[in-house]
Amino acid sequence: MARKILCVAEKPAIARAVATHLSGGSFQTHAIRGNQYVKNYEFDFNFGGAWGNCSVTMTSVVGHLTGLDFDRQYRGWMSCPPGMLFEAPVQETVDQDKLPIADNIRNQAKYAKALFIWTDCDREGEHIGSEVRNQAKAGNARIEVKRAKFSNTESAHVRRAALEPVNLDEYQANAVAARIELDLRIGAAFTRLQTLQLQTVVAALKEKVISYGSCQFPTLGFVVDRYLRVKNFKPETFWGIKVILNREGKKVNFLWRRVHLFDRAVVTMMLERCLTAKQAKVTKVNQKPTSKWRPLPLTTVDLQMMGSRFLRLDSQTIMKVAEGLYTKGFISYPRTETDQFDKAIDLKKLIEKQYPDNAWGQYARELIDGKFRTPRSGRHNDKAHPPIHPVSWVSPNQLNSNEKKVYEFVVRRFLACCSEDAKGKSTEIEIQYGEEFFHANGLIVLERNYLDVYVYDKWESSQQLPNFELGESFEPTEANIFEGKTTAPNYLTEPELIGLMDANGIGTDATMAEHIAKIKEREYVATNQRGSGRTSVQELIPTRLGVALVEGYDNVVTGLPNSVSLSKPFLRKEMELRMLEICSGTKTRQEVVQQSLDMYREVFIHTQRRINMLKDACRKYLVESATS
DNA sequence: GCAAGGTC
Repeated sequence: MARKILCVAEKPAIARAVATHLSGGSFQTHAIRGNQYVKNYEFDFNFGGAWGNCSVTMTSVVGHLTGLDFDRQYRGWMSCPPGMLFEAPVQETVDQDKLPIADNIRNQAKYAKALFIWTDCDREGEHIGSEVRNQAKAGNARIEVKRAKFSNTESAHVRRAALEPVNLDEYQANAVAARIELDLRIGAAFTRLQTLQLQTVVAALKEKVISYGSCQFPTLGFVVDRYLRVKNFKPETFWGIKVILNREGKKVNFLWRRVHLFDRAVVTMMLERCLTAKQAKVTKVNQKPTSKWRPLPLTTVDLQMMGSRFLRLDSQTIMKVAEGLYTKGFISYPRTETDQFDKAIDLKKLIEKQYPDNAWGQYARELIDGKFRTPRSGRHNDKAHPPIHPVSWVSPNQLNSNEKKVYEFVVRRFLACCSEDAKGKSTEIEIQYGEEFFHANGLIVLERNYLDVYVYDKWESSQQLPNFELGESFEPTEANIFEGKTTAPNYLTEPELIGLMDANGIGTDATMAEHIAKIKEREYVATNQRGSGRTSVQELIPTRLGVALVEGYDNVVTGLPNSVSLSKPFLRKEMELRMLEICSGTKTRQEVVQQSLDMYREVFIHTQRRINMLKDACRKYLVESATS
């Protein structure tokens, strides 16, 4: 009898895709008892080498199988002082709703010679792989464990992954295990401490859960930080000089090199010197070709930021829609940090698939007929997934309106990546007038190239400048002082917040939108619509509670050496660096857990000792609110 | 009643 190999993917959609490719399309599908999504697919496949022809059962989990929690006696909020949660025993158990899936793996493993793990090729995937392995080993202690390494579900790529399995990366799995333990202990300890302490302070907080999380709090911190900058903003008046020349029927505006100054008397004096000089002299005539670069290949963070801005969908909606487009096989995996295309990927074939489209099919054809350019490469590569791109064409009438928007964006972005930069000619004229320098700039767009398909970028020709000779002198038509006021920054928008989270390593591409939703749910922040119509944006404003928490924690650590406020992203960043050390083998999981716990425990002790600062902040913002 | 991370 042929040997049996059990294959387990991270999600049902991948199990099905891999089964389709390995079997050539003919396989048997079996439902499993207790879960409507997971299926077992059976077929034969020749793995080559020592394995040869095997009968395969391909199945999946649905994300993580297990969860970590405290031992039962520590789960009640009054069962122990919150600080004990830094040491309380924890246990990993299969989630209640995942029991049938775990059963399925144990049962299937009994008859299998080997287990091939087909989880996503990222850190979490490696940990999910270890969870799968544990179940398989529990069903069959002698089962051999291999891992298929693949980063997309293109047929040839999948088949090669099956023929060249590697081993599970224990380091990466351990890094995730450390992350899970730290998030649980730290999150639960601080959440219980602050909830129990603050609930009694003001009536508004009674019954409320005031959660702390290593990602939620820095996210809140960014919102409050911007809010305070807006609130504390004091407008200042400034003055500048503008010079105008009418020539060849055109009005040229020269801008001051110094832009503006905050002292009116000084500006007046400088203008007088200009006027005294009478003649301005052309000191630079610069004409040079310029270009506007086509965009980089699309990452998740970019999709969320651009999407919020141009498609008017919030980041959670965009991800949900993109997820659906991926599951239906229209676009590639939407969670990726990679902004460079692998050389092996056949971009032209993907472009050809867009020929049937009414809006951009013609553009796709022109690319293939000679305008194709190899995409630029960004600096990120998660080594797991390619940039987001369309994998097949879908007729717009098969999509709902949100799907249409997101799909169109992904396609246009992809075609733009494979296009030539936009080309233009820029002109810069510099003049010296008295002792001051001024300049005027002109732009002529010569070739739009990628701009024709990427309608989200704007690059327009400006008014053409008249001719100037280097060294020539002229008397300006007008020169005078203008006055202005500095304006306050705006409240944070969602795309800006995602950008900050990304830059500071807060959350993953898959969870950033959830953290934002969480701090809204906790009523730490609220949204407000700024402007109306097409130009409106959602802005994030902290509630009184949100401001109180950040101010309270900032006060807790002021004056203490080496302690960083929980509202800042630094602690989380450090945790991330330590996870990387586990991945590279320079630190063990235990070392990292202990070190990180020590760091957070220190902040915890300060917080307990100075809990009044937190309480005072809540009183200050929340009691006043009752009367105002 | 707590976290963040997978996925449905």
